[in-house]
Amino acid sequence: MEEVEGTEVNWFDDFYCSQLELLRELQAQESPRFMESQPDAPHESVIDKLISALYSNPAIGDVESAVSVTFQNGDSHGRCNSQPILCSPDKGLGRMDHKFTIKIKTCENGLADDGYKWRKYGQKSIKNSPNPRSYYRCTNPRCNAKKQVERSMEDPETLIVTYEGLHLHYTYSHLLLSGSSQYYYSDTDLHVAKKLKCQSMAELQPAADGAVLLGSADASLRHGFLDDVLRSSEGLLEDVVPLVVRKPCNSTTSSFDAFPLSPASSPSYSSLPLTTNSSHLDLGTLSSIM
DNA sequence: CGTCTTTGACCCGCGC
DNA sequence: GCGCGGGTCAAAGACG
Repeated sequence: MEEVEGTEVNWFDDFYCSQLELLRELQAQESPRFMESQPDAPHESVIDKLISALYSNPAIGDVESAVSVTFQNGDSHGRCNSQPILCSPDKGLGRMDHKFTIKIKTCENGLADDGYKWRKYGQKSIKNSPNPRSYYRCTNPRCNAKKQVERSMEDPETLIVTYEGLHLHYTYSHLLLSGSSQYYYSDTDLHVAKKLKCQSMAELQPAADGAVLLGSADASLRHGFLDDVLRSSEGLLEDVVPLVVRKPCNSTTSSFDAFPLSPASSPSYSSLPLTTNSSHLDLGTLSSIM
């Protein structure tokens, strides 16, 4: 398997920031005052259009480039936990049988999480390796996603995670934070979400570096329609690219699973950088839906 | 009591 | 055909 070298990339930071800024503008536009002044506005809201656009973006090419990137240890925001340092798709992501491997550098607590809930179904000692390989399957019964986790022989702090198959649902963090009823979840999804929801509010805290967890954003975000759209923005990309690949988590704000020791102990929640200095807006997305 | 992990057994592909 | 190694199954126990 060939290691892919690359430079530090904040591709997903840029994506989130641009979408957030765009959504703030739309929130202002969708205020009651705006609606009063625009009585002839089309029935389908701008937000609805944006949701559709977000679900169609990014393209598969963006996903492939996202998982083909080598993240360095620690980025410009000082994040250090669960840094993916290598990604090498075994096959193209456009194929349904895709499989790719990442190496995750764990920090002091040796914790990591990718936003999905996994059930361990096996463990094997591997020849010429002192570390056993653990086999996990997504807990969603409709989902055939699997992953294998083993510690690197060279560096015990590095986890080698091989993902196989696509998730056919949202992450549980997405589920927890979504009050929308427009999506269909399995009974298992709902059960897990219900079970975990109690933990979410207690665990979500502001980040030290200015990044803010979605659930602890201001009340207007938490309870407004914008919130739903923000969550929806994770969309299909989140199903394809593990959270740690897309966005290395901040060690001070997220809770992580202690896998392989305890992979399903507690879910983590996506942190969303609510910075306003995004260098660009995805005007292409906006223009294409307006 | 339901869910999850552990772990030995089993299955299957591959090389000899 | 046989042995080996990797992947999966499923029963039993742990845990909350």
